Amino acid sequence: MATLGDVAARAGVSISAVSRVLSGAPDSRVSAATRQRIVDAASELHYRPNFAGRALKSARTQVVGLVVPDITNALFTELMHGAEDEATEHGYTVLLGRSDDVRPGGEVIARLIGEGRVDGMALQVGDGVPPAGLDDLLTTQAPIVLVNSSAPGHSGSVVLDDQRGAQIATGHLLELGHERIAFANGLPRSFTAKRRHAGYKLALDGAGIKVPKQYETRAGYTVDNGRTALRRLMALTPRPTGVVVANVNAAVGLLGEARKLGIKVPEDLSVVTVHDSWTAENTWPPLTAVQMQFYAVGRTAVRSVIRRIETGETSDEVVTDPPPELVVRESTAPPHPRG
Amino acid sequence: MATLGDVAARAGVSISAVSRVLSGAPDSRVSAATRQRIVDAASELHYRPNFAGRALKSARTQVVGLVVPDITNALFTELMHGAEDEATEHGYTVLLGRSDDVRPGGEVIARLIGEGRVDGMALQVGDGVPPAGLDDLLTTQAPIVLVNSSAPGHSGSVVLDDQRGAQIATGHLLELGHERIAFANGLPRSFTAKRRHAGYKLALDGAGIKVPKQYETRAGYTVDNGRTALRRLMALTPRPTGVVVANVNAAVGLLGEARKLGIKVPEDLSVVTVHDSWTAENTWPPLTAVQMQFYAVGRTAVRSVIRRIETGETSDEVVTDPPPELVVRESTAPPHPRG
DNA sequence: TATCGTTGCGCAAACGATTGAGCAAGCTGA
DNA sequence: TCAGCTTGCTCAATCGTTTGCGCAACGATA
Repeated sequence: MATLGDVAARAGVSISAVSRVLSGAPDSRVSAATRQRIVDAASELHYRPNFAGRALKSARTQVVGLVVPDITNALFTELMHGAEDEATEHGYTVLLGRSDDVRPGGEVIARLIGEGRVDGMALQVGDGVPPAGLDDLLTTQAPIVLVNSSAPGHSGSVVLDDQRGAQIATGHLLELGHERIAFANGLPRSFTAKRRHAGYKLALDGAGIKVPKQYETRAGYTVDNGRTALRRLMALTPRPTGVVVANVNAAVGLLGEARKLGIKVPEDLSVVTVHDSWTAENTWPPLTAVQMQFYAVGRTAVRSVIRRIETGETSDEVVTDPPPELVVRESTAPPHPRG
Repeated sequence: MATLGDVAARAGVSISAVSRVLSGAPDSRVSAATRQRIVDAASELHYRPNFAGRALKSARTQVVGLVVPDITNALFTELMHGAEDEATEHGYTVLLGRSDDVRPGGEVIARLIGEGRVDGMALQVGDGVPPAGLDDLLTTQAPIVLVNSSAPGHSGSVVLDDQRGAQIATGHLLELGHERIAFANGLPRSFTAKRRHAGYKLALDGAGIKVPKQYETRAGYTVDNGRTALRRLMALTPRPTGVVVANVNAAVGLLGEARKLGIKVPEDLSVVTVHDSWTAENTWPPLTAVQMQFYAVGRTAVRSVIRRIETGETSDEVVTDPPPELVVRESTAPPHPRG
């Protein structure tokens, strides 16, 4: 590839003149004619600034890392889009990682930051709980913003309004007339599970409804976890007439298990899930869901990382605008009037 | 972060000695004692080689770009895992991109290569057809390997054994006794669609079966395309008793539309899909599928890119080992004996 | 006419790592 | 005893950019 030197030679000027013109320095003090020759030469040679040279000199890569638990999870598509849009607007690039890689103890993250491959990171770890090995990293001055997760002593985070989401989902079942409302939640240690639990509780308390403790399962967020949750709930007496599932993947599994057990949705059991995605539209019946604002979270997270990089400021934010929105499909109905 | 200079100072040696020891040069000619002092100093200072410095000097980043049409598509998880495993074994890192970004004309790819952010790329474009703007890039000497796609005049590609996959799927329906077998294929211009068509045709011809031309739809690979395909097929007389769907997402849509139209699967219509993924297990009924070897494709593609980078050799490969494998679930059955 | 401020550039020193060449000390063999 | 080899390091150039400083040339001012 052409270098600054090549362009300089072709335009008959010095390297510094070329650098100043092409990097758009404001006080470049170059005559219009020279400027034009430089620009022409650069485009004739298809000049592109070398990433390594620039990064080495400026100690900035203009790259932010984004690590999510599972990039193939439809939930994170929007998050990534939001992150990329925000990054692009600020002249940054997003480097995508999977947090599978993170498990062993943040080694990959330490590398990305330590080797100077990224200027900062937005990090969403599985189940919202950073693995132990990440502690020292998070307490460093490294510009890391946690997404939908938290760590003791770490400042810098962006989270969904989980509580409100779960509250809306629960409220939907209440409005339909359900009283025996179960909650298929994530693992007890999960940060988001705690917040969603609070929303569920708040809605029930607001309606003056009490349910048995066993109505809340904490099996986790995977498809299989959803199957487990349904089996546990259906073993109870009386059975719940409706269930709020804290995650769409678990809801898909729960729905599959219901069919296997011969439980009709929504006639025997109403199902509403927190999170919407294309999979929710394509189950049978299509899932009623509370759409969470992943796009906004992605944008906010990257904005926060960049602010941290450039000004050093940190912040902890809850994305409440736009608010979570209920999408009614066919998996919910009034409770069956059998007694 | 600590630099080589810092480590050198602490160990009381020169920068070059440190570099040679830490980068594991074979003929470093350093005494055991000095070597130990250097290693200790490096670990005490948490030294990590600066990415930019190394890349600048060596003109190598040890990064390969991997661009796929839709990173949230479950089909590509395995591909990415394969790519990352292979890369890691060779001391490379994978930089993930979406080819949404590619559409405007390969601008992102040109940047990644031109700015020296990656040493080479594995590129799978949507529908297997590289957009026009990519042409000049592909005809350059740039180490780009196409995945499940092809471009005129470009050498360097790795593809699935699409033909065999479609042939196996069709063969499964034939063995069940179906004769009126339809094929819901991808868009006509799609590279993979052509190959899958060939497999379908081969199986039918082998069994000496002829079907109307309309039995093959070419709506595309999305969920909605699957819905469209089913509507078209069910408008035909006589209706097919079985359908091979060329893509799992389309199969999910097709299944949803069948339910909407009151068509029972597998009683009225057997459905088998090429590609397996977690979504195929969680539809109702669970989808019979031909599992394609995406993991192997990922590995092979990255191996090919690295070989291209390091030796300049190019190759065009079809991944046939392990072969595509039929996973029988509940969406296929013998044709209904109604005459 | 000497002085000064501005305009329009070029020079050269970094940034951190790699690597060929060089050089002193110690050992070997004749 | 000394040439010649090996061992164990150091020196310094280099990759492509950025950027503070310097320095001519020129017009304006005193």
